[in-house]
Amino acid sequence: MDLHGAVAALAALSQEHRLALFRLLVQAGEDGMPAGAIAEKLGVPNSSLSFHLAQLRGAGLISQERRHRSLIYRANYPAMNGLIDYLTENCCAGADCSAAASLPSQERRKTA
Amino acid sequence: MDLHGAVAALAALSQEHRLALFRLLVQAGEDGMPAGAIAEKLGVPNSSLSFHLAQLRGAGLISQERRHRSLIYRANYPAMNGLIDYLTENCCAGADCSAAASLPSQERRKTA
DNA sequence: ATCTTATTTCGATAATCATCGAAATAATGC
DNA sequence: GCATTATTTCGATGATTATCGAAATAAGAT
Repeated sequence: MDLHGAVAALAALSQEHRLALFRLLVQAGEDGMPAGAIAEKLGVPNSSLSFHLAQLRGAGLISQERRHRSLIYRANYPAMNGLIDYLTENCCAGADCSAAASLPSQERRKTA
Repeated sequence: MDLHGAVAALAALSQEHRLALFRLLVQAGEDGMPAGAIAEKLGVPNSSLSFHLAQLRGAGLISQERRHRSLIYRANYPAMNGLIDYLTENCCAGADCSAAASLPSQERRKTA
């Protein structure tokens, strides 16, 4: 994942409803959830939810599959993994943040 | 970190200049960087940079300290750690993150 | 005190975002 | 074909965000 991909993923998640939505799909696991069930669970109108689903999908964080009349949404785990990896590697000096912060400047990035 | 804190941190980082800025401060390490040097490095006017610094600071991701005439900014590693922990624990419970998600917070990073 | 340097705050503007009802689309059943 | 159900797209609206020059503030030097 590059900087632009990370920004896209962060932007998609940086909204209360969408972060809650992604968490919900993570909990739902491989089964995923149909849009209607998500809207009901989050207490958001269908049209609003559809907007948020599109945002997350645009960032590649969730996937969509039709199942009969419903559209099933699932969390895209590798995408979230990629984001966490990006943050860990680029924004945490490649190691535990707390430990890294207490090391002298020259040593920090080597100690992966 | 709770949902609101995570949203605040994600929102602060979900902007190209700010993510680049945070990365820059991570690279700078404990020394930090004065505002002017950051603005020059990122190619952003001082007033714009000041806006972004305030956003990151509001989310608790960076700290500020006066040094003579300059204001030195530093990455707040524990804050980023908290965000990564939140994402790992709440948004990575599936197959790819199963090992990490099932461990207590303090044990997780050592076992990489 | 005055001048210079570093940075922030102000104010205005353009752009993007979130919300939600109403209308449109897609899939299925009768 | 017509009705029903699930979901999305459209369109309008209010809210937030990003940008940047100009003016204001803060610290230090002479």
